[in-house]
Amino acid sequence: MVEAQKSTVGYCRFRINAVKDSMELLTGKWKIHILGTLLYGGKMRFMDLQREVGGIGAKMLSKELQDLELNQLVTRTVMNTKPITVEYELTEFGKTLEPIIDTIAQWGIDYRETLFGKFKENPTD
Amino acid sequence: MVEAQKSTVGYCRFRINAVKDSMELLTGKWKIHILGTLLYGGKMRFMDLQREVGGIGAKMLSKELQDLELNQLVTRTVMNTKPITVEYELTEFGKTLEPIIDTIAQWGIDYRETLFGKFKENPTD
DNA sequence: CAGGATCCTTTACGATACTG
DNA sequence: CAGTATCGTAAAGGATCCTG
Repeated sequence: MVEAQKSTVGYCRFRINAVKDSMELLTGKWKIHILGTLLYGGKMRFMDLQREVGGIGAKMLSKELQDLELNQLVTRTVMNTKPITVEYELTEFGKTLEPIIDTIAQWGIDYRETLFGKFKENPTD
Repeated sequence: MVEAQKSTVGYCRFRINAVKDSMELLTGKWKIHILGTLLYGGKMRFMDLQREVGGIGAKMLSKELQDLELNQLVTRTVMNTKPITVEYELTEFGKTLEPIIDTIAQWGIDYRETLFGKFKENPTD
């Protein structure tokens, strides 16, 4: 944010690189879905998460959650129940993603008709 | 936006599905990088795009651009030069993604130190 | 219930070479 | 320059079974 912002070219690269940095944590077919689900649905157990995200298998969900936990975006809490249940929740850091996810959701809402009209026949119900 | 928003549960699913819908167009390791590059860098030729995005191969770039063109997010214009050059540019529809990309870039900027400190050693230069 | 282990199929992605 | 063709690896994804 020093040299980089002085020229237009530098400014562009600066923001392009910022996108790159962000996406490093968010890359993967399911990351944003999972984070969005936890953002809008709140604390949730593994199976509920799997159902809400929709279409993801247990293996993938498990793997993606481990990634997200490593990156300190979600927490995993084993509950004292029988059989055991596990709760996943956004961390405070994870919640800083809210503007991103909100904007994505809003775009989906705003362009819902456009998207469906042009590109597909079977909208998400 | 009718039934879905009445209950909290419905509201959540509504936004979760909106995220899903948006991501359908944006999925893939490179889509958002490419769109961001075209947003911040403006109209650009194939090779420039490849260099600016950084790290992407010609095959992937070509394939992703075809996807984006199909989804009417970018236009492809063959120029009358020798040898031929091709310019890629965001469509008006593509430009509606600006809030999403801006938010992602801003998050990357805001949490740059956090990201580097915690998760990696070699920041994007 | 939460998920790991295994096996198998299908995409995604990458490197290199080649053409109009 | 802007790609496509070809080949090869890695990751995604599904199914089934298994365990604490």
